[in-house]
Amino acid sequence: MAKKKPHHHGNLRAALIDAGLELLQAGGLENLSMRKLAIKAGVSHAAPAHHFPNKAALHSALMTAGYKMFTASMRSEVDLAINDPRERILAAGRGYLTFAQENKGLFNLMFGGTPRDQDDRELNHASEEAYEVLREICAPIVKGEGGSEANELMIWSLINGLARLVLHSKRESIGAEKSFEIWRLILPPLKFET
Amino acid sequence: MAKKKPHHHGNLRAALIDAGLELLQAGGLENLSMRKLAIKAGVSHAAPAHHFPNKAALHSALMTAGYKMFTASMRSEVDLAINDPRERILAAGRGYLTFAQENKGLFNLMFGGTPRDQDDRELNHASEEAYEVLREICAPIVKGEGGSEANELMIWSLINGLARLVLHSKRESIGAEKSFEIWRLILPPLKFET
DNA sequence: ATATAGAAATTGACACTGTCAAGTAAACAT
DNA sequence: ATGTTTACTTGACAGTGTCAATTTCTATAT
Repeated sequence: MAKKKPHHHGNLRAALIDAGLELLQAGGLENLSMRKLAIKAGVSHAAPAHHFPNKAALHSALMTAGYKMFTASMRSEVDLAINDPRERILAAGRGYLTFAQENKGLFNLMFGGTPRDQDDRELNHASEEAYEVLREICAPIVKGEGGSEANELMIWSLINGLARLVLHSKRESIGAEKSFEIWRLILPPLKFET
Repeated sequence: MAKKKPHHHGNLRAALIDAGLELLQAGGLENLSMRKLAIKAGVSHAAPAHHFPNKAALHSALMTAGYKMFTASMRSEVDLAINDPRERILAAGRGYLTFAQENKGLFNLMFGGTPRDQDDRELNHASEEAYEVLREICAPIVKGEGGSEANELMIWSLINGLARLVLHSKRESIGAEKSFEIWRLILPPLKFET
């Protein structure tokens, strides 16, 4: 039942997504076009339309791929951290910043205001898994007036805002290490449950 | 020496910027095009090119206009607030969120990762004025390891991240009042100089 | 194996985009 | 008034997303 060799490619859809990621990496959102995608994959200009009914669907697929990388980046840092609540939060932030800096174009697609298909199940699932990491690292924080959700929103806003700031920063002068240091400095004191 | 009546319009450049703001408001970045701009202003399709050498320059001009509105929005809220350091920070955040929610498209242009001309003096000045508001409201916060800059980056990241989150939120369900409440909840405790 | 139905990809077209080159009309300086 | 500079128009070009019609391949049924 599994698809074998559709036509030209072994698996065109996957190849198109890879090509899309490369285009984003090379020149940001502006550089991403259906037709370049097709050329890069060695197919005709209208071939992608069969796998992605429109450009928004392509965006959705790329965001989905992005969220998976994003989640993996945070998890790998968290797993490396010592078993201290604050250190785990700092580590997740490092993963966050690393992903943003190594995948600028993709990050901008994911969080830059590109309208998002709220009905894409794969995308919703992938982004939910990213949020799950956030939930885990925030779990030990003492709940205040806003409950655990306020803690999560606080951490999320902080790290997302910082990542934006770092990418946005003039002359791209802020390197990875420098950004980690800023992150450590701006993460406010937190109270953890014993 | 002042320009009088260039050709058709009294002041086409201003009219084009207004038209651009309307297009952004109506349909976001995707809806913004040089040619629609021209049509809206009642001139030929290549007329805008004389005022904005390319689309990036138009973006720059719109961002500049955006920063002015943005600064005004924060200032008006801060001026309304009672003379308490924390209240002033909360007020600035309300101004920030209000601007973001009332000018979604423009906000995305300003902070969504659109490449920015670092040499546009007007733009740099306008954004510097916005940052000045931030500096003022953060001044009373006790300086920690990172000095006043860390405080500013912290507040900036928090409010920018929250604004992103609010705009990004599914189904646009978060209203202004609700977002203010979240802002109040996630702003961490701060120590102020006496 | 052969025929046939369905999926996958191609070709060609369309309207729309940003940008450029050349021409025209208005405003200004002299 | 005359010439120059600025503001705008016209026309063209390549590139874009998308659609309809067609061809080519694959899988299944007979």
